[in-house]
Amino acid sequence: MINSRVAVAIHILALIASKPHDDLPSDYIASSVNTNPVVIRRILGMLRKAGLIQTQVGKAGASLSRSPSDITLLNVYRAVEPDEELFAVHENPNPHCPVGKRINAVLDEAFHGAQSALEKKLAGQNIQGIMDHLFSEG
Amino acid sequence: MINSRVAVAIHILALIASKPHDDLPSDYIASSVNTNPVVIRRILGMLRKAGLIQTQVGKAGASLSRSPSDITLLNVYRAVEPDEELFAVHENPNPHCPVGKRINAVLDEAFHGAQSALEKKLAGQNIQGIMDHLFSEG
DNA sequence: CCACCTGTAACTATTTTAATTACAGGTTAA
DNA sequence: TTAACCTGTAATTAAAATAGTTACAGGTGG
Repeated sequence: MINSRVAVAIHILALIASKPHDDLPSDYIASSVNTNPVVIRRILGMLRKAGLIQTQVGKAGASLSRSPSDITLLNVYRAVEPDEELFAVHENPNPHCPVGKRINAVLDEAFHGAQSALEKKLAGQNIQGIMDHLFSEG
Repeated sequence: MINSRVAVAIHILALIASKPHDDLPSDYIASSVNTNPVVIRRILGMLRKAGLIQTQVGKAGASLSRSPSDITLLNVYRAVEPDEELFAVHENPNPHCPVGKRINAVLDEAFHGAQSALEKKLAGQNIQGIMDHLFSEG
């Protein structure tokens, strides 16, 4: 299962986008997410390093670096997920076995298409879309 | 990252399919995968419970329950991956926060499409296709 | 100056994964 | 019928990932 950092990061960005004129301290965000403020600050740090938000040392409040509709879920996913590859592959299969010799290349190709499909779907959604769903009646 | 059981399971099934007339002991498979025989037997057990293969206690050799072209990578994935949900979601976000209150429902929906796209791609590939790639020249 | 905040290191607990040892008991052939 | 070989599975270990927590140096601003 993919870690919950992606979910938390989307939650954080939706919060920031929904209160663009408030300076939300990490404690406030943490109480909405229901976790520890340090967990929030860590994820804020990853989002900052990915260029999605801006923060100021010593001062509450993060702001989005670009419009909510220009921050895709793939951007968020990549910001908080260090692995490039979604599927792990076993290391050093037996090079003297006809299957072992080539399995990794074949698996890489097989998994690549699936991963791309996933990422394409994530790229097709953005924080504005999340906001629209959050605040639509129903 | 998704665990390597999926990769190993595909490797195992490709081996079995490529030697349909041999009874491969778990030691042999393990030496191709480069791991411990018990790891192989555990995964064989999951594949058996999923109905993809048949084995016999005390006797080497697993056989596919159906044609390699009828065993999809999604079948394999589901056999060795207990989690239904691909993306973890943080538990108990604050119900008193307008964002926290609805974020999980919105995230579930957002992630669902991505997961479905991934699974569709896995469902579109099968063990025969893996074999074709393994044994094509190039 | 003081209350408040961030960034980050460090530590802990929990969970997952994989490797490994061990063994009960089935299978087969000499 | 025995010996070699095998499976299924429990139990243990080790390593890695994840998340929660404490602590604190140092920035910010009234």
